[in-house]
Amino acid sequence: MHIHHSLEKAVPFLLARTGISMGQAFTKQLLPFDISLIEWRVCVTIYENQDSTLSQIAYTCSNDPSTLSRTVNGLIKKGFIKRVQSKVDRRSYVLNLTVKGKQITEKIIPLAQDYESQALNDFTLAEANQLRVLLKRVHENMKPQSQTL
Amino acid sequence: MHIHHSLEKAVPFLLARTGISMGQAFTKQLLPFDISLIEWRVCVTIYENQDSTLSQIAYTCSNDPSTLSRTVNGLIKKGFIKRVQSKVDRRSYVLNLTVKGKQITEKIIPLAQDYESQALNDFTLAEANQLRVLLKRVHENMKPQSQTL
DNA sequence: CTCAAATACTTGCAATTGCAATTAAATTAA
DNA sequence: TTAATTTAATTGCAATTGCAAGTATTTGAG
Repeated sequence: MHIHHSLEKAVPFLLARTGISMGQAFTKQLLPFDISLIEWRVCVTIYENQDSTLSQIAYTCSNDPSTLSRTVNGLIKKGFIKRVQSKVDRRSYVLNLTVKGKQITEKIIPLAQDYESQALNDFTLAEANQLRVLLKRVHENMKPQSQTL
Repeated sequence: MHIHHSLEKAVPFLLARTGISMGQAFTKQLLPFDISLIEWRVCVTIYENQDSTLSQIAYTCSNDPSTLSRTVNGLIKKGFIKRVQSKVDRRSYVLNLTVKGKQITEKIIPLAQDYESQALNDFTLAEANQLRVLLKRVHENMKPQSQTL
């Protein structure tokens, strides 16, 4: 006999697979721009938070710092972002978009918005906002286990 | 100047990072069981859907078939699942848990449930269900772009 | 029936990943 | 002030990943 459990009700599972399929679909949209999904996330994070440091981005995106370190190096090589040692804390580097990086970010933002509309196709505005709030609350609840800024 | 956009409201972003942090946290809980996150997902999928084939699991979990092919091979080597060629379609193999695989799955299910409660810590039952429904709807909306069973 | 197209799965290979260890700087305690 | 601890970032390395190509089987069109 089976003990009671239902995958289709398991939030971690639902979340993971939805995240995966969204990521895969958006990755395809990014193809013509020669920018990967994680690179895009880093760019848009910096776009909205000037002078971000690596660890701040790692926290915002829930990614491993080592992964992001390599991503940032790649973006610098591509000429999308620039890195300057922080005056406040010389262990960190302050990151910002270059003109080129800002241009490409602003080019992709509308795509990302279209893409979200598509994902939330049949959602009312209230439902969409509810989803955002609930996701943020789940993420908050995860904090003690994951990184604490 | 900046064009209008807010990461903190972008559902694909919120979803991705929440999925990542949940995955990372649960991966740690799985450590003592010598089973990876994806292996766990495959086991519980088969637990709830006997005679699953690889492509069905790929669809359910939104994972790449090539990844799952390797995962399944690993689970067979570990003695958690068994594979029998389908009589209906000899390209496919019917997958089921072994006794050992069923035992470990049933051992982990309560952990997964505890873990979910923690993620939904301050949620009312209604809110939790709402989240489930909304996530499923997003996943549905992604279908045309991703795999179609 | 026959042959082209689609599907299920696997495998090679290159790229990405994440853990652990390292370096360097800042913070804290003594 | 000094020494121990914590934090920021990077790098080596092994494991995982996903795309593309390949094989086997089934489906569907003519």
